[in-house]
Amino acid sequence: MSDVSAGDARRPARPGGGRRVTMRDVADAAGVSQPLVSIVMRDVPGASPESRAHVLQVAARLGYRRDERARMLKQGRSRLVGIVFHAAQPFHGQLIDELQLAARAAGYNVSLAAVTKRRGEADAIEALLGERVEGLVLLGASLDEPQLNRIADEVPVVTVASQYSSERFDSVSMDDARGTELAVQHLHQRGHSRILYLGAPGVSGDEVRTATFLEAAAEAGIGDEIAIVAGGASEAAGAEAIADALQRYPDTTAVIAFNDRSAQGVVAQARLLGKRVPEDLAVVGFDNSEQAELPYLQLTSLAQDPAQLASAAVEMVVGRVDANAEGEVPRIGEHRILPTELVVRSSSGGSGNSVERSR
Amino acid sequence: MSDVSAGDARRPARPGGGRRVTMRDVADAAGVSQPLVSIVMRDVPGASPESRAHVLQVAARLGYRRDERARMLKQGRSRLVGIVFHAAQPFHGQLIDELQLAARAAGYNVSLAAVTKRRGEADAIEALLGERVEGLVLLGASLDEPQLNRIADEVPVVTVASQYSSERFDSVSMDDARGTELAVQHLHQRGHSRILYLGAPGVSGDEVRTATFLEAAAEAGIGDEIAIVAGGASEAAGAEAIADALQRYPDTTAVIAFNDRSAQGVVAQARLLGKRVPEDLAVVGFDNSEQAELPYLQLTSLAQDPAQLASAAVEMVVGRVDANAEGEVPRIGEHRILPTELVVRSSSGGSGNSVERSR
DNA sequence: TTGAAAGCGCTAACAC
DNA sequence: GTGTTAGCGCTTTCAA
Repeated sequence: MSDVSAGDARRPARPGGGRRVTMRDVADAAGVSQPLVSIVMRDVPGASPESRAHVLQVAARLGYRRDERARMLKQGRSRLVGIVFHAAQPFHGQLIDELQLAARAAGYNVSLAAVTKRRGEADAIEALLGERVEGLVLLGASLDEPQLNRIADEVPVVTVASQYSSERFDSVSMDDARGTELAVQHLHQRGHSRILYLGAPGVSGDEVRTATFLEAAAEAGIGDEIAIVAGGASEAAGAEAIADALQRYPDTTAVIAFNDRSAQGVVAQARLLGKRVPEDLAVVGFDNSEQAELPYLQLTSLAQDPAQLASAAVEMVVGRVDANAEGEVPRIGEHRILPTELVVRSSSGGSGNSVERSR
Repeated sequence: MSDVSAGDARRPARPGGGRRVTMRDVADAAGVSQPLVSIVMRDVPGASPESRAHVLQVAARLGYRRDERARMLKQGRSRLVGIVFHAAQPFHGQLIDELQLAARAAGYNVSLAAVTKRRGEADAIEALLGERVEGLVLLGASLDEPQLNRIADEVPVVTVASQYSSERFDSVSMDDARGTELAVQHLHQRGHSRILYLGAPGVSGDEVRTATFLEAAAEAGIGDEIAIVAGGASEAAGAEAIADALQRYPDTTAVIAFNDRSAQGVVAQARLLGKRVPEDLAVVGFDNSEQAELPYLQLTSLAQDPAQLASAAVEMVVGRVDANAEGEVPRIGEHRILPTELVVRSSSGGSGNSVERSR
């Protein structure tokens, strides 16, 4: 079919759709050349004030909006950082907020891809690569190192809050070892010796925390009073695990949970079983997320500052992107570990808020 | 084999960056024309098995990946549905999962934009429009109707879980009125008359629920025993509000909370104050989110099926997109209300799980 | 200050 | 079956 008179549409009326307005349309309507419209729209010097005003007015009247895809295509680069996050993790929401800010400050935009129950990490990454992101920030990555290495061949990668030691990509995470140490010391100082570590086997960070837990306990001289149980990284997992653990280790007086979510499960379940927190059971979590501050939780937690994680991640990934752009030799993987603080709240017996620093 | 650039052929010659491989590169390396590569990569008929195999092999060796932006540009459409979500709302995570699935089934991809503390809805929408999404699904939208109307002039819009009655865009939401009615009836049947509605002023859905709450209570003959307090849509807001409300209305025996998050705050705070749930205080929430199922909550809740919301939303937005594509006359806004179920769990005294249907 | 021409990476129409 | 040509909407030379 040859739609003959389609080109005659001087003013494309688009009641909710139809053909979009292009620079060509604006140029024609304003009686100037199309590149001049480009100059005006990009707000760069090269157009007289009169033209500028006129073009802007016409553009507004026509409802013109720049096509980012075309712009990226022509520019040869996207200035886009891809972010892979887990839709079910509220903490990732905080990270996204910070990452967007940091990226914008570095002159980049972000493109998001969510990992959900039915959409894996590899899939999300593929989608972003197809959009030609120039770098990738992976939140809570769980792919193995060889897989990530392969991706890092295409585009700079930095993982956040996961532990890797690859030479081909970077990572930022909190100081899990020091954090665990702080937690144990804190509880020990408050008289606890029957401490339980409620881990999340298979989740990144758990191995280090488990190992350090054992060391720190041994160092405190309570190595044979502690226990380790397998839980998970969710409220439900924490609740289930603690219910079980309190039967196996009924004289437990303190719990270090894998994250704030599982800690919340621990607190709720413990209370349901008639235990008071912290009098009967002291609880410490990881992340110092927003929920740690909930009035009925007041959870002592190891702070993982989202702003710091985000700015480090952006700095590293953008650094690699820029280095590539200038043809520099690829550096080796950098695995940055950020200092942790123990934020003491009432769930471990603290009164009000005090903060102890790690290093 | 006869590659000009040195280095090992197995790994792509772009150590984490550099110029990307294009179809031109593949074509040259394979000794065929570039459009033929396109035919092969799109997996459409028109190439001999031999060429196909050869091209695929060369593409793999070079690490070729199709540029989606260029493809969209050329095709004149993006087949992209934009999704605006709130990074801090776990329920949106569930919706994203379902939306991605539904969109893919309809032949569309999704592009995400997060609303965060520091990035408003309007901003997120702008970003998606710049990417040339063909339709917009807004989760928990809070812009006013005129603003949304303006956006709906550019692209079909459907809001999810917000109440609007515009003629220019669509919406899907649960049956708030019927849900509230069910909640009141449920509690009344169980002997409660001093029922509290803990609302979230300003959040969409609250008005209808408040009004229906009054009506349903009046109808049940308990109109002067109930109370309404202002809370919010978060755990903290629920906890704060209930602590306050229990002082002002100490003989309250049941609470209907604005959503599961605030209900969780209510339960936790009530327990902290020595109340048992449901014996001393029955609690009902809205959303039937994943947290409603937590073992220590077992929250009775009004189900808002994410899969149903998502498929309705996608159907509506894609319907408009297709209608536009075929130059049909714009229909008037459709505001679909999905049936609600009350899922009874132990927080309201239910034993196990039973389900009562609405309508 | 403005316009003409070229081309980013891809798909679509048509010729061979 | 394969190559040639054209052009999506934009930015970027380079001339005028």
